[in-house]
Amino acid sequence: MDSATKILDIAERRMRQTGYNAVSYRDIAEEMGIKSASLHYHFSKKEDLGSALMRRYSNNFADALSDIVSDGKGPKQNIEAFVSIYRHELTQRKLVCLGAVLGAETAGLPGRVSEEVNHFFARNIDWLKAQYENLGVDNPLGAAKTTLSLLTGAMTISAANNDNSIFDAAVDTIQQLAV
Amino acid sequence: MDSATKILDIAERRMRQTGYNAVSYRDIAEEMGIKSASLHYHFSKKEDLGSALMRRYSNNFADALSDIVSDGKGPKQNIEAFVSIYRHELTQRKLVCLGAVLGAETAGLPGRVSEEVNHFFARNIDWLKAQYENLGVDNPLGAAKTTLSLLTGAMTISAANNDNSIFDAAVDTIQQLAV
DNA sequence: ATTCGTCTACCTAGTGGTAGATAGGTAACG
DNA sequence: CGTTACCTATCTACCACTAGGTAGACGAAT
Repeated sequence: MDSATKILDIAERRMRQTGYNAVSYRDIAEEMGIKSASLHYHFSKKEDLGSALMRRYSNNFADALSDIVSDGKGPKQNIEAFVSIYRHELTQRKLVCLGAVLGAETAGLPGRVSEEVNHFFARNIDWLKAQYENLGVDNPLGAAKTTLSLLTGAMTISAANNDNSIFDAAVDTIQQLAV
Repeated sequence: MDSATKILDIAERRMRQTGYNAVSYRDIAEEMGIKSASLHYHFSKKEDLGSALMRRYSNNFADALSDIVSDGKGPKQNIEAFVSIYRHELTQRKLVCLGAVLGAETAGLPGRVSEEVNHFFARNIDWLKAQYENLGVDNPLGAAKTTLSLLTGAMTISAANNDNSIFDAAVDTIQQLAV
């Protein structure tokens, strides 16, 4: 695997656990087995690393959502598949969504990083809105915003308190939104 | 006002904007007009400051919730008052809940700080559960977890995207939980 | 006289970031 | 083929700066 990808993988895992500012070039370099100076060859500033990371995350997510739609199983199943992505990350990998973590730090992030976070949320809401429209619910945009808020908050609290029942409760409510 | 309180006030506002690790003793001292070394007289370690801050926040919150119950207006109004606290902070002060911000960074926080965050969430869920029990809903604990998740996530996304409509959508859903 | 709150002055350990050397690989040129 | 030139990815060594934290002096208030 190429170095840039390895760097992003390590940075992603660490930032999803501790946030942007708690992760240093030296931490990442040490885990890779290279020197921190070498990281600057791939990402010359930390802001470059942060925005590349958030953009990759956002794009990967968008690809996964496209795949879900391609499966052609209908909006209700699409939303369930969306939820399953988050559930898998939380329960299997014990990782919170990168958007949720960086979103909480927004005002302390370099500009290009917070822009990517913003974009990530907007894309997710758009996709969810389309699903709720296809479902024919009363207020598709509201349902989309509610769904993303629920997942974002539930992941944060579940991870902080090491208690997945909070995530489960959130999922129950999401299922009731799709009547 | 005494210095310890001033320090906590400044630290609270800054940490609610940027998270724990982005706030330094020097930042706080500069805003107070004293030297950073003097801060150590009041909070000898940053972990002490962090845990004292989260504890104060948690206690203030608990007091506010007691006051709400004392007003004796019934569970539905109590939950609305709970939501109003968050709404006021977000729309008037443009600040996210301290628990939400620190919760996202948990794994990168000193132990005593993350314990306080954990406790904060637990207390809120307890209080909400009691309200939903009094309301006679099907699953009071689930409704409590859902409500806190919604508010936590909605504040995070609203602040990150500077769009309070996400918070509003979350509040609509909370009102539907109390049937 | 003592306590309180702040100061000066300093420390150690890190931070992101830079400059320049070095190794290996690739590819074009004569 | 051998040489020259370039490119990639890393290294060593360093920089200026910031982090949290400490020791001890000092003036003001009790």
